[in-house]
Amino acid sequence: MMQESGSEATSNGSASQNGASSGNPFTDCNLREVRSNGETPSLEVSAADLVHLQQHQALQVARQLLLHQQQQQGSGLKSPKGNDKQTAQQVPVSVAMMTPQVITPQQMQFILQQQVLTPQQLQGLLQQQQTLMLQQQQLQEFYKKQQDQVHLQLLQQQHGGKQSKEQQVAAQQLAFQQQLLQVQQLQQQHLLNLQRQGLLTIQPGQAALPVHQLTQGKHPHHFYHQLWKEVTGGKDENTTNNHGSLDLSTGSIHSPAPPKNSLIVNHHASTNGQHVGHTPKRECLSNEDNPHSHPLYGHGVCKWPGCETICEDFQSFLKHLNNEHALDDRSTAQCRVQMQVVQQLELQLAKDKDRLQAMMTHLHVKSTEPKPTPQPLNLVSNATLSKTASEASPQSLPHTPTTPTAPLTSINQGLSVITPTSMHSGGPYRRRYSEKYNMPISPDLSQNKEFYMNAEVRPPFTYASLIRQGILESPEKQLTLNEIYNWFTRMFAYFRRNAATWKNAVRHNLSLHKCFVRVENVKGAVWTVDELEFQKRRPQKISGSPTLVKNIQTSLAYSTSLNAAFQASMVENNIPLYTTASMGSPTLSSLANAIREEVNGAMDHANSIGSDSSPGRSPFQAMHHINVKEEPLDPEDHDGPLSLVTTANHSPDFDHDRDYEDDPGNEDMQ
DNA sequence: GGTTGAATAAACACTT
DNA sequence: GAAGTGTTTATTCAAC
Repeated sequence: MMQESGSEATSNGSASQNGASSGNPFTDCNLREVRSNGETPSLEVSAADLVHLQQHQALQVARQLLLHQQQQQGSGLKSPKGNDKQTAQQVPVSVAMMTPQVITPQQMQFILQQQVLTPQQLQGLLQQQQTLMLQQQQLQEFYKKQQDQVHLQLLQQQHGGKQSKEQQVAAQQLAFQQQLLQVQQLQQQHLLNLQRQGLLTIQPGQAALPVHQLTQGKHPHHFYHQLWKEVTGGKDENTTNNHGSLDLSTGSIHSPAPPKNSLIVNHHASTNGQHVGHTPKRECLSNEDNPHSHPLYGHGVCKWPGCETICEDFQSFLKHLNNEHALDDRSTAQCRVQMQVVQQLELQLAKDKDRLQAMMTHLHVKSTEPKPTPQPLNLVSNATLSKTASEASPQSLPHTPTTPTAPLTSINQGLSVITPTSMHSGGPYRRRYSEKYNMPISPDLSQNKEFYMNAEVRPPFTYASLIRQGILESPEKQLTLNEIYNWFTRMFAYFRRNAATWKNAVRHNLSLHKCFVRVENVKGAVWTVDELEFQKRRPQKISGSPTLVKNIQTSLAYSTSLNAAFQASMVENNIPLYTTASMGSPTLSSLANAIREEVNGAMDHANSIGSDSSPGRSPFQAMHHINVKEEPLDPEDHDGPLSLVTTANHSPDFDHDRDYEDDPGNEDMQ
């Protein structure tokens, strides 16, 4: 399941590039700087650059046509001779042939439906479409004027020979067709580029889509018009043909050059193909309580997709918004694209929700089965699982759910990140995951808190780890026994039954382990954690082999980039990530931080321990996806030496009124 | 096969 | 005396 989502998240070749470099403005800037310096981009040319190149080429053609037209207009009427005639007279060329579509509306919609395009790619396509629509309009203007000229010339040359007239018409037709061919070649080139970039997935049946099909498609302006109708609710009168960026009077074309008008420039690029740009919807949510806020304005920058114009203040932003993003075709199309983006995200969210629901349902059903099947990617060995299954006997734990627990979050799917401590199995297997791999349980608990709270699944941690976690989560880092009980029952649905058993175990662990220190209080006694003792419980040394150190460094780099990507993604997406109100905000960034801390701790330990090469278990088994060899280390040694709390003050923050259901009243204690 | 750690069960003492 | 708390021991199991 996780791999599947991972493959979906990186469904096209550019996604990984986006995931790797995007979100890092410095990287993007560096790339641009390299190109601007004239150095040959050795490896990568971004899709945006290619689209810009295409736009530039298309605009060059259009500009040439316009210049040609102007030159002709300057002399055509007075001296309609020779070469002028080739263009001065126009032939009734099919309108379809004059439709310089890069992508037909059908193709555009097809692309939009493919869900393989990032919003930036969609924007790029849209801009390309816009550019070529401008080009098309210029051609139409050109065609119209040419026909006018033809008409005038026909009037002026009524006495001309019929044969010469036909020759002129033929010559002009040839010239114009050559121009059209040039445009079509650009279109083909653009399509090829799109295919190369993975932006356009042409189905096998469409693979050999001829140009004439492209040009015979629905008129882009019609599509555009429809978009406008959709956005404006049909109020499209007097609004078409309002391409403000095209100044035919001067013959200059306002190139939609980035960054101001570019729909492509977006430093907050996507991660794994997910849209991470500032959507008005989200901004609206985040700024709705600020009177001087605007969904499209933030941090002094216009958040209109692809704009990023710096606005000094809110007033200037409003002015900019009214000027640059007025109600015109471009803005409408951009709005339409944004709608598509939102729709895709919503669709993806719905799919992921359904998937999660199916997974939960599946796991719930399987919890009643006698023998759970091992999970893919389960880090616990199959032998453990089989033991777990067989051990879930009524004698030991009558209601022990044997569900292979896989607390999942949508982000795990969306970003293809395997929650290390999520890959565990429930049930009363003897060696808990946190102990086995010496992993801190906080990331797992944080991320899967709701899961444990609602699913009657045994957390894969030792009692000692859970007790420690409960104590450390408390404000005073100390808990009474009853508060520890409450924490267990509050945090884990599993511990809302068989209270006699697990409470006894809790007490047993508190007394058994030196890491739990009992501190006398005026109100009784509280339990604290001696971190030093806790970490000394299972001294597992890390091998000082160069391979391991290298792998750990790789892991560190990975986790660092992961952290950055996660944080960027979090910031940009503002995804709640199944957060809960009562316990901070378990996020991917926290997970990444936890991973990084793990690796940092491992590195510290590796540096400090050095040459102990005893074989053993590795907490990085949990991070096997980053290719870390299994060698022993103790990643928690980087923790502070001691967190023993001796204060007698105690502020109970837990409710003591919680009833312990199925609590037999410690009948075993009698 | 021995060692170790953890879970479970139980007994017991002590305190409230 | 009941209930809760804390300690200790024993047994079983699994991983190493």
